[in-house]
Amino acid sequence: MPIQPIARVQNDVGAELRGIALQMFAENGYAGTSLQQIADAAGYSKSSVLYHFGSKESLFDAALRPAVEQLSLFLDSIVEKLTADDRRDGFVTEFIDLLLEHRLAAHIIINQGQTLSDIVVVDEARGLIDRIGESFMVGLPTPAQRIRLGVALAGAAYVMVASRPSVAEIEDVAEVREALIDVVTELITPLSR
Amino acid sequence: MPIQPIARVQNDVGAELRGIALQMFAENGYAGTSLQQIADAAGYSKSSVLYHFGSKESLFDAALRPAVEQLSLFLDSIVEKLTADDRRDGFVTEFIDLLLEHRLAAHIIINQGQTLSDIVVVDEARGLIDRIGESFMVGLPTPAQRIRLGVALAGAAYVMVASRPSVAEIEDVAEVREALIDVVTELITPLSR
DNA sequence: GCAGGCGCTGACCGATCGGTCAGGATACTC
DNA sequence: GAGTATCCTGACCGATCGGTCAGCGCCTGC
Repeated sequence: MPIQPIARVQNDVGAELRGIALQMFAENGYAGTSLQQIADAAGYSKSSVLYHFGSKESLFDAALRPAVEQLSLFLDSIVEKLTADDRRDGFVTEFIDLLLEHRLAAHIIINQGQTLSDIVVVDEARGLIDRIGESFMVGLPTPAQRIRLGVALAGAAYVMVASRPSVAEIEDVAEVREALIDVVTELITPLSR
Repeated sequence: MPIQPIARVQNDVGAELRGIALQMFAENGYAGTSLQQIADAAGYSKSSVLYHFGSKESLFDAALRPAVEQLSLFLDSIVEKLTADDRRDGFVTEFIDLLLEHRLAAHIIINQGQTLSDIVVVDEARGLIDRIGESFMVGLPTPAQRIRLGVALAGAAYVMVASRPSVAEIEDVAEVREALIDVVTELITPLSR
């Protein structure tokens, strides 16, 4: 067995707790999920959970962090490409794939976002989402156009998220993915300058 | 002053509590809103709230009941008209107006629905929504078509609901209303038989 | 005057919340 | 073997949760 330099098991437990917590937060909400429930589901004691993550909010932050990180990268790529190119085709695919990859995190931020506005990671995520919206909104002066964009993005996000999070897999991910890309592209395309 | 036959003040207090509770449930979530907070906001004691509504869930039920009632009527009108007429134009307007009238209730059901699936009134509402979806879905065999419908309805609902519920009024309700009707109609029309 | 119902309240209940703390168990270093 | 750091735990804390209950003041009917 190869050498494990430092902190092997710790990362495993941390990742395990993050995953379980993410799923339970998505299913029952942040306020509706207690540390005791998370600990029971993971097979640890509540104290042990608080040993790895100093507080409930810290665990919540750690669970959502990867999604927010990637959302930030997505925002950067948008800004970069929108200045060099006036077409928006590629962004739709990236957006849908981002949602697909972080379904649970998206579910939490979308459904509990404004309830948890005092939590740091949620505020960050909502700020990023706002900036993404603004990036797309550039050149869309009329409310009608903005609402069209809103329906496209929010509709796609909500459709993906609406299925109960306990049902892990959508019937046919590839099919859903393509259908979403199609309809969102159709809604967004006429908005190009 | 005209005669008030029975229970005048009681209805006022009940309606007042329902309204305050509806707003607070929408803002902070069901689990995130305590009876004490509702009582404080209404200027009563927690005991008094529990006097009018026997339990927290009972108050929640009473707050959401009117919206669910009207949603049920909407479902009936859909079924009735869809069998007599093959056009879907009028339903979009009715749907948007229903959302506009019960914004807070829609916000709660949409954002906290699957979290509160064990509460009666929420289950009722979600059942109605499912049946409305099925009514529209008739004749839409492919997942692509269903997703298109889902994006339209969910997108419209979420856009209307996405603004923080504390911000009571949208900038221009009429404008938003027309824009939503337009885009939803556009998405739904090609789905007609 | 008085009996009784109604609206409302504070005191109180057990349960659960997030979080602290001292210490047990294991394993690695010297 | 002694010392030490890591992982984990049960006991415990104050606060808050939803809910119960006896009793308050007040109005009404008799």
